[in-house]
Amino acid sequence: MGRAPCCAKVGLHRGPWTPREDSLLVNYIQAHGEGHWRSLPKKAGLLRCGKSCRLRWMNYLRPDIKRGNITPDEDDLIIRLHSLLGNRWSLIAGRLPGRTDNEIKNYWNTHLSKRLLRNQDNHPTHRPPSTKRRKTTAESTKESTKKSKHNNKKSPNRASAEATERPKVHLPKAIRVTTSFSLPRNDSFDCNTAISWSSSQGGLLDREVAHVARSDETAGLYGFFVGDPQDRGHHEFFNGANDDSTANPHRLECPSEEEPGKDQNGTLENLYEEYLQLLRTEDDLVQLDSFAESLLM
DNA sequence: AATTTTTCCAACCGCGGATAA
DNA sequence: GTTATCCGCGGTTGGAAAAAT
Repeated sequence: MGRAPCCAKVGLHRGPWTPREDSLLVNYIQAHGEGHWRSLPKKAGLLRCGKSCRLRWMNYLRPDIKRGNITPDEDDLIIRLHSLLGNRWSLIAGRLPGRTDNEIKNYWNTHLSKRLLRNQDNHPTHRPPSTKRRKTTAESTKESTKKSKHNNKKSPNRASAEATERPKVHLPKAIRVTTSFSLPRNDSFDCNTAISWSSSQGGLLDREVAHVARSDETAGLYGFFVGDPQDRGHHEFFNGANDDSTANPHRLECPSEEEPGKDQNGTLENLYEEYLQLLRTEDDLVQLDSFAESLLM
């Protein structure tokens, strides 16, 4: 079954975006919101395909994008999350507010993978999940003349170095959470933006999406703590481990243990600490898998 | 100063999953 | 149940900038 191209290629602009195009896109999204990428370019007066618009918005124009260099803390977190999640850049990005999957992917490929390789020569500690989610584009388009042209253009040193340096990871099957409403992807663990998002939805959620936490130490259960901002003593847990959790959330009553959103980095640290705990009892790989899967929710 | 090589990152490509028709 | 389409993801590329020669 062939797949139609996402858009007609003829007559569309490609390559770098101009300030005017950026402005048109931003203005349109500010007025009408995100989504409907296929029809967006026409409505916004852009000669771009919807995918290009989406990418430009997600990676560059969104107002919540953090500019500047990756901080040492972020650097460390990326390494640790990568060791847990592999090349699932969107998931990693979801835990680094303001950073995009593309940015993290680029940062990994240009900085971290090389640094880790150097370190690994001394003491191989970082081992990304050693599985691969799906065949690469390179594999599926082996005969691509474009690719061979590019490889020839690049220095042989770099090409061979990348071939050996880039960690190949296999990833478990991706899980898409179908929701009746959608959270901004970068906000999945970001309390502040989740809260502002909540209010921006015109009261769709009159609760505060407070924080993500683990509710069951043994089952590796994760989800959103949701609570009334006026009632911090009582929060409800929406089970992220349930496939249908958001559309029909499994609700658990849990007392809140800390100020929601008080320390987002602390929450991330906690997640990773729990991962390390599991590693210490590494015999039970199922438990570890469960933990990793739970992060995907 | 000129040329070559390497680095970096924005943007593109193709795929798979979800879902509408 | 089948097909077409949309969306989002991860891998890859192109080219500008920086560094090295």
